Amino acid sequence: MNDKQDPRKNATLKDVAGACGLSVATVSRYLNHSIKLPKATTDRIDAAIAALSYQPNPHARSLSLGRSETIGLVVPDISNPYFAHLAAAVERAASEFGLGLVLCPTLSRTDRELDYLGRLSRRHVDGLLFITNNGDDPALARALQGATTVVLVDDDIDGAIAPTIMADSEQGGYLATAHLIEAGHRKLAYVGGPARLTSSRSRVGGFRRAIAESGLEISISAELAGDYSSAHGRAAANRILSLDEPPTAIFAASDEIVLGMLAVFKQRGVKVGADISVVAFDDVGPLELFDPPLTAIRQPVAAMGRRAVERVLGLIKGGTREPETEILPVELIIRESVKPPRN
Amino acid sequence: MNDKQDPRKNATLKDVAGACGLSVATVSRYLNHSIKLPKATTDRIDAAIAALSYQPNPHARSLSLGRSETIGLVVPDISNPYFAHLAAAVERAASEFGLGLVLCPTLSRTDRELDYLGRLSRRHVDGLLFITNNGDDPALARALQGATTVVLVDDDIDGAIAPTIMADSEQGGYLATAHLIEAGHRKLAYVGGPARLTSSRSRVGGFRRAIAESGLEISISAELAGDYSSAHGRAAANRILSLDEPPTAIFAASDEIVLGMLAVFKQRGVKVGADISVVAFDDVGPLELFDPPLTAIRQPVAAMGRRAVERVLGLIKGGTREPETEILPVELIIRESVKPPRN
DNA sequence: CTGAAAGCGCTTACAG
DNA sequence: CTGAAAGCGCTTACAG
Repeated sequence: MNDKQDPRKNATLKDVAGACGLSVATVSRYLNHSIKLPKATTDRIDAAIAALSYQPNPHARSLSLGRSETIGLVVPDISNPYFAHLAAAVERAASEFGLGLVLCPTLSRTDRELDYLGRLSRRHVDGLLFITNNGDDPALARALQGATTVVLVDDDIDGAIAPTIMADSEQGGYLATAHLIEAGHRKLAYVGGPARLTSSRSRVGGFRRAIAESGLEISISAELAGDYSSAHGRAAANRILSLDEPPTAIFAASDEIVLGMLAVFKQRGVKVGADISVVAFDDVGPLELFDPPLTAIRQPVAAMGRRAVERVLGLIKGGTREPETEILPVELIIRESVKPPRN
Repeated sequence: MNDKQDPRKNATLKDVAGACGLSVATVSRYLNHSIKLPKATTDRIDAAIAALSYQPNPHARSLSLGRSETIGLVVPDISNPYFAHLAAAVERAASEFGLGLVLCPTLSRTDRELDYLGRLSRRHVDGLLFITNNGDDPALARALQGATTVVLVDDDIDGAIAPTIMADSEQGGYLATAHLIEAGHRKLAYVGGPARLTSSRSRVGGFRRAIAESGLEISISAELAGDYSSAHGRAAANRILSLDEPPTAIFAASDEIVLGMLAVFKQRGVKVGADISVVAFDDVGPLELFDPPLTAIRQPVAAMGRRAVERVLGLIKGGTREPETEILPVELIIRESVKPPRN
């Protein structure tokens, strides 16, 4: 009855083995499903584990195995709704695959991004899902050279050869703009993110393609690059309203931008829908709760999270590294912010 | 020139020691700042580290030390803006203190919450910051008994004796309601979260106290408990509008609830401010961008995150466990959703 | 002050 | 099939 077990210390594999008269090797193998044991034996082991409330020590396991069954999510800012939703999707997928998730927020600082890459090389995590707004920073591409288990999410990194999961921004821009044109608009504006980001360039690209393919006489009142923030939205709205020939419809490249524009429009008495049509991009905010409910391109957030996890898992399992870019389809969610233009 | 270093493998302490003709003990001590070495020696070590791009293996360190310098954040849902902001605040504080952060999202399922508590006892993480909506589940209080390094955040757990960091919900309810009364409202309603949560009960408590202390003849048209969601907000708004004697002002216990109410009000042509006044609670959404900009009680999210990290760090460092509850002050942010009632 | 050595708790070739 | 033993890469009492 007197096991010299200090109850304050966690039980170890050795304790369990001792308690059921087996070797640690056997118990370890049983726990790792690499052995078949008679029912009587496994019962004994299970009983010992329960009695000692044995919990394997993950650090010992990681050290021995050389991997941690944990991945990191590098993300600019978790309090941004789009990233928060993406993070939630990633976590869901990771936990389905039995992977732990370490949060690595960068505040978009390249030095912190590089730090986390170091964490990977230290084997702290087995792989990294990498979301960055600094894709044009050559330091990033350089640091990524050696890393074999990172997948880029949401945007790519110039000059880096790595598996990438992105939404179809080009198609999103196209769908949004085509929708506007279909509603009868002929004077359009684009308000978008930083021109240095692929995602952003693709959205304008789709915007222009829709216009070109329409074969109609369509004027572009403005193309305002900036960032994906509501501040940019406000500035852009003010600028657009002061144009000599303002557009009758706007495609904005993020929810946040639209929220900013909305504030200005309201303040200046411009009614979205009636006075000016708007399509947003992301569709993570409660866009249906706004006045009017906002039509938007919906990003495939859940699918992106899941695919990113699957891809990184493939890399970890040592597959050949196919640096293929996967583009996931977006969807046009029609609500009430697009109406025919006034005549 | 021929070091038998496989370049694909990470360098170890031993490699570094070998490269500079010292023992691993000395290099380890130097790295852990538990030793003073002549500059010439440290230079040699630093050079070796750089040359081999040595990175300490965190799992070996954790195993040896018995701690991981990592904490976990248990949270219902990271895509909820309030929790996303709280998580961002926690992460900021954690990284300031050199702590890693593991995300532990529960989807409010008690089984997953218990799982993560197991992670703690396995020493996977040194401590846990625990946010739950299941504070009334006795299983949680029971599981918490043994855990010495968890701090409860945002809400408490019935019957659990643990350090707790909360916002002053009672005072928030009071401030919101007093503000409504001051504006001239005499018919009020409360729309809140689950009555089983302390945070929720405190908010109604403050609501009632403000009414009682006003010494005025004030009628409570409705007190609708539910949850903190926009769905509850919609339902509540419909119910309130169909009251024989509807209130002229509402205190709602979360941003989300107000967003739901807003949708209904708009749809039914009720103007917030002019027709009905509203105060929200949380102030994490872009409340200033709504129509009208919403007055709200602001939760001290940043302070909560920081204090939670400081407290858990105190517990980890082995302080005595003082299960004291800390209540952080909230703030009334006045915008435009409260106007005097119509006569 | 410095180093050889034990120990942290696992996993898994290697022998029996 | 099973176990003794080496090894994963650190930290740190314990001796010199």
